[in-house]
Order: sequence, then structure tokens, then C-alpha cells
Amino acid sequence: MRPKNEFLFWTRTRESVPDGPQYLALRDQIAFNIEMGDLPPGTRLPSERQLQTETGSARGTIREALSQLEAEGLIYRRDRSGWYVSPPAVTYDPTRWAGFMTYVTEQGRTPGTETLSKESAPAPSAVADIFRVAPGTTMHMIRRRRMIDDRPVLVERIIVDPALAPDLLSHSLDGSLTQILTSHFGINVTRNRVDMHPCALVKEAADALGVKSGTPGLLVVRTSFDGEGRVVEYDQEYWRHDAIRVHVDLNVR
Amino acid sequence: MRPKNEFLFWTRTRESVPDGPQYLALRDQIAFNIEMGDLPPGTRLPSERQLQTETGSARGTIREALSQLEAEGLIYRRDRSGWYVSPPAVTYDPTRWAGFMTYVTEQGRTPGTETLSKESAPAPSAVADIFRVAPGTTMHMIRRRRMIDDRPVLVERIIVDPALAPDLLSHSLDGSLTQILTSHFGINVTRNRVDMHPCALVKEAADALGVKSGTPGLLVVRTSFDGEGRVVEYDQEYWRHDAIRVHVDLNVR
DNA sequence: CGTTTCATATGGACTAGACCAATAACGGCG
DNA sequence: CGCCGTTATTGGTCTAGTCCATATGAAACG
Repeated sequence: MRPKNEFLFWTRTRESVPDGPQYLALRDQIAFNIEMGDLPPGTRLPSERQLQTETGSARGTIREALSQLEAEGLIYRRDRSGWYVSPPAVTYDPTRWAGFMTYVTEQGRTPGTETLSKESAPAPSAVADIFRVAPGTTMHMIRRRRMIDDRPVLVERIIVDPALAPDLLSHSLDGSLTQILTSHFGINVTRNRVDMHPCALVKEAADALGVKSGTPGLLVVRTSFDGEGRVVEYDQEYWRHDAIRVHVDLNVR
Repeated sequence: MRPKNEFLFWTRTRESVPDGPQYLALRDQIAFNIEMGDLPPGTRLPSERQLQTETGSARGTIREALSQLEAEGLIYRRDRSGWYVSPPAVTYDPTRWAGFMTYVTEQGRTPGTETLSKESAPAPSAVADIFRVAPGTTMHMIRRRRMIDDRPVLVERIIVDPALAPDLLSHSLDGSLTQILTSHFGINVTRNRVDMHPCALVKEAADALGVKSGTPGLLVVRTSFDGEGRVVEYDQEYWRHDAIRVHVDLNVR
């Protein structure tokens, strides 16, 4: 059941858009049903053509409404299979020093990790700039896919300087990378930088997540520094935009 | 000039989608031009019908590409006027104790505030729950619109408990509210909670921002607490999703 | 019972129109 | 010069189709 968001009371109701366009009316009706719990997560919506005959609207109009709901994260599509009600998003707190495994588990969900590739390769100039090494320096590059309840939610590309973690790639990377860096290589992260913004999922990421290229996503870029200010780990995470929510709880002074 | 994002090297290039659908090809072409700086912020794109004849695609296809770019925050629409290249987003750091006026100015932009309405009214039950007062208790409710470089970027609804700030509404609210609460009422905020997630702009918010209802937006909910754990201020901000970016820089330990 | 084959339904992509409402440009008027 | 009404242009919305690739499930097969 999608948890009722206690913060919302500006919710659009059926009455508040009496004369809106058709696609918004349909959006509202579906959204209403989802929020009421009549359509639990994972439920498949009627097919577009079915909605077409039910509502009497053209298919383009139907798809407009569905795309809208997709942008809001209420539903998602499975290619040539149908539209499904989204599971609740996990809450991510960038101020907490907790890895994916930790916070997903804490929220009663089941995390999963899959290493897609790992290699040591020369750094492109953009990467070299970030690590402040010479272009062409060999770096560890890891691609992983991470799941929540068996649904792929993000694909990430991690880069680590071999100078700090030489034989990193010989370890199993299907768990917590942070864990390995700390316990095996004695790396002490003292600073963490996180940057988030909406993006379109590029083909590479979209394929790995099993969504169509161009789907809206959220790019989370994390950079970790050690005590000497060196970049320890650089991580680009491409999230399904409906799978993550940001929450910060901050004590001042 | 849209600042080149130093973090991106998974950028989609023209070659990386050789056989993609037409609308993605058009998306790529426009995105490429924007990122190269050929289309500076504020530039108006050719009209949909113009693009139609230029590309030979149907209008629906053109609009698909434009909607895609809108979802990424690269362009925005002005109703019945045209599509324009978005100005750069401001960076918001929820861990910093800085108000809108401060961080917008720091980033070389010009902030603006407009009070849409202010009133004292009985609290609906959802609001009463948050403040832990009896439903129907009179609360201060403020609606404001905030601009960056004269472009409306957010509309907010603020609720303040009159028990803590009795004659708040007699002050000018076109500046920093935090400032007033601190200096006039001696309120000491010690805890701040921020929650962010994508949403569709409800009619009320969309109208105030001059966008069409249902446009993708970002809802930022901020709750401030004082030393005794009382809720001082509750604020729902509906942002244009292309106007804000989240950045957290965190020192561990 | 497991595997393969195949028909069907589905979403993905696209076309070629239509009508409307609001904007913006223009031209005339005071 | 500024104001106002007219008009062309623009995006907003919608229709009614077409063709395609593939996910899915049922039927046939081994």
C-alpha cells in the first residue's frame, strides 16, 4: 500500500479540476484510485486500447494521461507488457553515512546488487580532472545494477583510484563497496559530496534498467574524499526517478 | 551560458543513438546545440509547425521531443508563445541554513518575492496534526511567489503558529521570513526537516507560476522546529522542476 | 513434464489532419 | 506617443487511424 504522505494537503481532488482537459481528468481518476489504495503497487492498469474504448478518448489522449502519471512516479511502464502502479519510493538521506544496502533494508525492502562489469582502464580527461591525475592513468571502473525487491532501480558507474585500493577488483563487489574500502584498504572518508538532478536516461543506462531510452530519471553523483582531500570514489548513479525520494533531517547548531 | 556540468561524461552523443526513433534524434540535436552554447538561455526555439516542415515529422513527434527536453529541464514552454531554453538552475543545499534570498544572490542571480495572500484561518485537520494543535485552531497562512531574475520559480504556502509569532502578518513578508521570526519573535530554529519529490503542479500552483496545469514540478516540504520540538514553520514549495538542483556537501565526523 | 513454436495483444512510434484559446504583432485612432 | 481593437500565429488538445517489434501465454511437440 502506498503510504499516505502526511505532508500533502494541497492534493488535487476531483472537484478542483472541473473543466480541465480530458487527459487530466483521466489522470485524476487513476491517481485518485491509486492514492485511495484501490490500486496497490504492482497492479497492471487496463491496456491503452481498453481505456480507449472505456473512456471514448483517442489513444493519444490516453497516453498523455499515462505519461503524466509516469512523470509523477505513480505508475511505470513495462515495454509491450503494460502500465503498472509503482511501488513506494525509498527515502534517501544524503546527510546520513549509510550505503544502499543499509537504508533499503531499514525501510523494509530487499536490496540486491549485480556487478555488470569491472575493469582497469585509462582515465578519460574528464575523469582525470576529477581525481587530479594525469589523463590516461589507469583507474578502476565498475558498473553495477542495484535492485529493490528484485526490481532494478539504478545503474551506476563507479571509479576508484588504484593508488588507494590496488586489488579492489579481485574482491566481490556485490555488497557494500564502502565497506571494502574501509576494512580492506583502511580508507577513511571524511567528506562526501552529492549532486542530484533530473535527466533523461541515456541508452546505456536505460537498457540496463529495462526501460526505454529517454525515460525520465534522476542522476545522483557522489564524490568521496579522504582526510588529505583526495578523491577516493566517484560514483554516477542513474536512478529510475520514481524509485527515490530525498529526505534531510538536520539539527542546527 | 549553461554551465558545463563537470560531472557528466556519460553524455549521450549524436553517434550513441544511431538508429533511435525520430523524436530522440530531434531531442539529441536540440540538446547538443544547447549544451554547446549555440542556444543560450532564453532563446526561443522555432515554432512547432516550423520544426514540422524543417524536419518533415508530424507535429506529435515534434512535441514528443520537446516534452522530453522539458522533462530534462533543458527547455520550458510559455503558453501559446513558444519553447525557450531554460536558464541554469539554482543549487539548493538543504544542509545549509540559508534562505532563498541568500543562496540565490550568492549564485549571482536576482531573487524576488511577492506575497499573494496572507490570512489567519482555522487549521484543517492535516495541518493541526503537524502542529499538534486542535483542529480549527487559528493559524497564519501565507502564500508567496518567488522569482529568480524575474521568472517565477516557485509558489509556496507557509503556515506559522500564531502562538509563537502573534502579529506576524502585519510585517512585510516580501523578504526573508526566517529573518523576521528570529529577530522579531526571538524564535530559535534548532531542527529543520526537508522532503523533496517530483510531482505534477496542481492547478493552483500552476496558475501562479504561469504554466499549464499538470506540468512536472518538484515539491519541497520544509518543517522547522524550535528547541522544545514545537513546529515553528511549515512550508510547502512547489518549484518549477527545472529551476532547482540539489547539492549536499557533507563533512563526516 | 519441459521445451519450442506461434498467434495475439501490447506498447512504441508515427502520420495528417482538426478546432480552440491565448498570445503577440500590427495598424489605426485619439 | 500611448491606447485599443483586429488579426495572424502559437501552443493546447484531440481524433482516427497505420505499421512495427516484442512480450506473453497457449498450443504443439519431444
